Amino acid sequence: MPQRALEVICRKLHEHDYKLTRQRQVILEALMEHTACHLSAEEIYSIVKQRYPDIGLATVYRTLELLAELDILQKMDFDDGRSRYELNDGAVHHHHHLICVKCGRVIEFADDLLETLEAMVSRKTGFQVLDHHLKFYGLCGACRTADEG
Amino acid sequence: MPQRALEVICRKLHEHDYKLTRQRQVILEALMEHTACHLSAEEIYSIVKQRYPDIGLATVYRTLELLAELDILQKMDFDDGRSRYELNDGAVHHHHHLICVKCGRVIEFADDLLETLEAMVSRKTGFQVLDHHLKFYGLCGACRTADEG
DNA sequence: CTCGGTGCAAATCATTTGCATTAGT
DNA sequence: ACTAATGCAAATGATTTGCACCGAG
Repeated sequence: MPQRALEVICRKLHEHDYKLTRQRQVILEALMEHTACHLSAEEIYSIVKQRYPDIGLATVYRTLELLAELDILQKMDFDDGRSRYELNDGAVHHHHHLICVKCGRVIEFADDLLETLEAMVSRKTGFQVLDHHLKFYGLCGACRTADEG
Repeated sequence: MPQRALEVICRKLHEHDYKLTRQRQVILEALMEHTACHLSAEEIYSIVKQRYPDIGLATVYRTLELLAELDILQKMDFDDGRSRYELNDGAVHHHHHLICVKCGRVIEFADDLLETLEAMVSRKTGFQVLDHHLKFYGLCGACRTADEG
C-alpha cells in the first residue's frame, strides 16, 4: 500500500477529466486504509461518514462505480447479496478468492496459473480473454478442524 | 439431456421428503427443455406460465432455491443483476463461462485443468476446495472481428 | 387427514435516479 | 462562471415473506 498510489490515482482521475472532490479523496483514503477487507458500499459509507459526516450513500455508490470503471478498484461478488470492493494493486490479474461455505470467511490466493488456461481458451474458442474471476468454495482450515472434532 | 434424469431428480426429492408437485414438475420440464440457456427466474416463470398459468413467481423462486440446495441445478451470476439457473449434469465440476464484455453473450467452456490448481490451493492454504466458479471476461469471436473492421 | 407447498400482495433491501444545490477547475 | 458532482428522497427491481388456502402423501 504505497503512499504514492494515491497520487497515481489522482492523476488518473485528471486524465479522464474527473474532478478530485473531497468525497472522492475520503473514499479513496478509506479504501487504502482497509486493503484486503472486501468492504461493501454500506461499510465504506459508514467508515467515511465519520470523517465526512455530510457524505451521502449515493455518492459512495457513484464513486465506487467510477473507480471500478477506471480500473482503480475491483467490484466483486461473494454471494452475500451485496457487492464488495477492493483497491487494485498494479498487478494485471488479481488474486483468487477462497470462500468458506461454513463461516463465510474469504481468503485470498495469489496465483498466475490461469495464464495457461486463458491461452487455451483463446486457442480453442477464439474468445479473447481480458480478465477472469475465480472463486473456490469449500471449508477453511478452522471449519475443517471444527468438523473433525 | 437424458429422459431418465427426471426420474433421478424426482427420487432425490423423495429422499429429502419433498413433495413432487405439479409446479415443480413443470419447472423441471422447462429447465430440461432449455439446457445451456442460463435462464433467469423471470424467464423460467414466463415459460412455465404458458403450461401452467396459475403458477406464481414466488413459487418459481422457491423451487429454484430448493433445486439449487439439492444440487440439482446451479445458480449462477453473470453480473447482469439477476441470477441465472442451469440444470446440473452429473459431472462433478461444471464448465466455465466466457462472458463477452461487449455483447454480453455467454459461452461455455468445458475443462478440468482446475483440478491441479485446487490441489495446490489445498496444499498451500489448508482450505478444502469443494467447488469453484470461473468466469472469463473478454471479447467473443464476433465482437473481436467487428472491432477490427 | 395433515402439513408442506402455493398464490397473492406486501415487504425487503441493495442499488439507482431525478432534481435542486454546491463546489472543483 | 460553467458544469460536474453531490445530497436527499423517491424510484427501481430482483428477491423474500406473511398468510390463508390447497393438494400430495
